[in-house]
Amino acid sequence: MAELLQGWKRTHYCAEPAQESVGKEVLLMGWVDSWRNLGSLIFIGLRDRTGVMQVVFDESTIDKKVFELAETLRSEYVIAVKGKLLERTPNMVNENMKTGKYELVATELKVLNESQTPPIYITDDLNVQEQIRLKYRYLDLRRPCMQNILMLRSKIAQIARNYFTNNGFVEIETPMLTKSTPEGARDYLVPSRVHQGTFYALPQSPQQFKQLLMLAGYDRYIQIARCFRDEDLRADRQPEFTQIDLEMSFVEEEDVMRVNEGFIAKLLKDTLDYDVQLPLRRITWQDAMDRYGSDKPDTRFGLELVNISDLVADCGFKVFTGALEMGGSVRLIKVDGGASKLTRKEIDALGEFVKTYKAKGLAWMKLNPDGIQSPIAKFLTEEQMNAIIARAEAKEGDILFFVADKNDVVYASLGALRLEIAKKLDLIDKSKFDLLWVVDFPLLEWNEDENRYQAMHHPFTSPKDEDLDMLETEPGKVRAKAYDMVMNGNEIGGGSIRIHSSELQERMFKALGFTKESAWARFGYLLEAFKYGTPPHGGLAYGLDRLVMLIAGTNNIRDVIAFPKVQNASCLMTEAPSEVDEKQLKELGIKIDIQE
RNA sequence: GGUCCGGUAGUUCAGUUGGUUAGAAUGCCAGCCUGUCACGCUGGAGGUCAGGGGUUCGAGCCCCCUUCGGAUCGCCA
Repeated sequence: MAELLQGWKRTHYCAEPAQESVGKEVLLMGWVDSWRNLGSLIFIGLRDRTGVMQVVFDESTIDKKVFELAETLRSEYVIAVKGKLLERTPNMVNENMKTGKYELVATELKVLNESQTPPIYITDDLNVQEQIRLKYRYLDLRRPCMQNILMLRSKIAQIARNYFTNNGFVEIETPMLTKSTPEGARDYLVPSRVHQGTFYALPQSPQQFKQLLMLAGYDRYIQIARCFRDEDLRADRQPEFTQIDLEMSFVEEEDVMRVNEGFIAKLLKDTLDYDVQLPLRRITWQDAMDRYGSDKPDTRFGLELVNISDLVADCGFKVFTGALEMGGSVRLIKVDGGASKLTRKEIDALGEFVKTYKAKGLAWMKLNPDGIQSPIAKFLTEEQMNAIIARAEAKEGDILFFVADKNDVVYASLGALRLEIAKKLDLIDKSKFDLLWVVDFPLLEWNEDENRYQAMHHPFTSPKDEDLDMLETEPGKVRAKAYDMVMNGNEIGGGSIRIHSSELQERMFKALGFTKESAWARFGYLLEAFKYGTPPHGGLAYGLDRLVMLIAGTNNIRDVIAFPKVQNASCLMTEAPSEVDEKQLKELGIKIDIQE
């Protein structure tokens, strides 16, 4: 039965006692990690978040009742043990344990609580379906590796707070219950009881509030902010996630980037003792797309895209010329020595792989010692082939992969293919942290479905000064004062300089197809506010979860969140979301009408 | 919304061409054991083969539907 503490005080964490405690009385509390009953000698591994200490109950020296109680101990019982810390004799030392030189010889024991046999083992080398781990998340979180990740996450948040507040940033909380935003992701809605039929939205980000804080004169703001987006999940995407969100006044792009380079360097130094070379490299969005087929390129390896559109404009291959006729392009990537490394079967599999990204196929060309082997060779003149090989800087033994299509398909499929091949051929140096800025994003992108431009970043992003004139005439060519920080092919943070003039903001809304009335209906408070002296400002937000993932070295976002959701956005432990009482619905004026 | 993968003791898995009473390891329970640390030895309990339907003399295995979980495309200003 559960015993009470009755004045017992813990003197140390389990893995804390060391040389200076030898011979002294120590009182530890924790969970029974392991138990080995040898008859008249019982060993207990006692665990807390610091580690495990071996506790010994020796029948020959201990009170009989204490020993009998020790015999009842089982996995995950919560106990308090009083005893004397001893240094083990050399032949008894366990080299595999942090505390393997010591053990606690127990004199007294309290069973603070018993435990049912746990459904999963509390151990790092666990091989259990994630679905079971998530159902019993509180047990899963007892595992040392999970505890280390959550403690790392805490440390990262701490470093962020310290760094930014030391640089003059003020931490301010913004509302969780706020206004639905029309652009962007689907909102999570919260019904209002007081105003039946109306809804709050949970914030997709504190974007508008932090801009208003600049207007309010706080000059530098930071918040570790929870954000919500009701979109489908991925391995690196949860509906509820955390941003390190910041904003600065009286700044330009350079100022924001400089402060944030300092942060990321400090973060990697303090967590992994990794030295980041500053300033970070920069690449324009257009270059990133042309060279890597991605706006978040992993530049730890080559396999860059090469545009050969001009070389094949007159060739006899309809797939190539057809792509060019619809305004697309033909591009390739070259795999050094790939002709022998990749089998025909693997090449076919890569062909299937690119179809995921809407590519119609994957043409290839092997530069074998006995000549060129390629299904498309018959469509190309020798001159054209030589020009392609020269452009690609290919040599004997290499293989070239071609995709011809609309540009976005070419970028997406070759960008993904490059990562796939790098993974397959193990070309990525995992000891490196590859950091860079992607800058000069397009301000707008064309939305096929809605037949209008939409903001690539968000509608408050400022156009580049030199592109302002094109906002009405050639909106698709306008670049933004936007920047993303990319680490190892992951967007870890993104931001921009914002529009601070209400005239420009109105031009922007017009470019996005809002009427003056619809813009005011949705953002009226913001447009109104901008009339009262808005300083030039800009900022950035990091995805904390992804940062922790990368620093912890996991590729599953659920591993860095204490209580995550699964793919259908439900929680296996609490079984949320769930139905609510009729009474609750009535109070809110809500009727359920589920469409089949 | 689409595509692909998976669900068999508490857990991880095996299960032959569709054929008797569904196995192993580990965990759990009991007994023995004074130096274990993956303790050891002996014995025991433990199964809605995810659920439903179909084919068949016979289904864990074949077919269909449902459900749960994962990866991914769309989506994610």
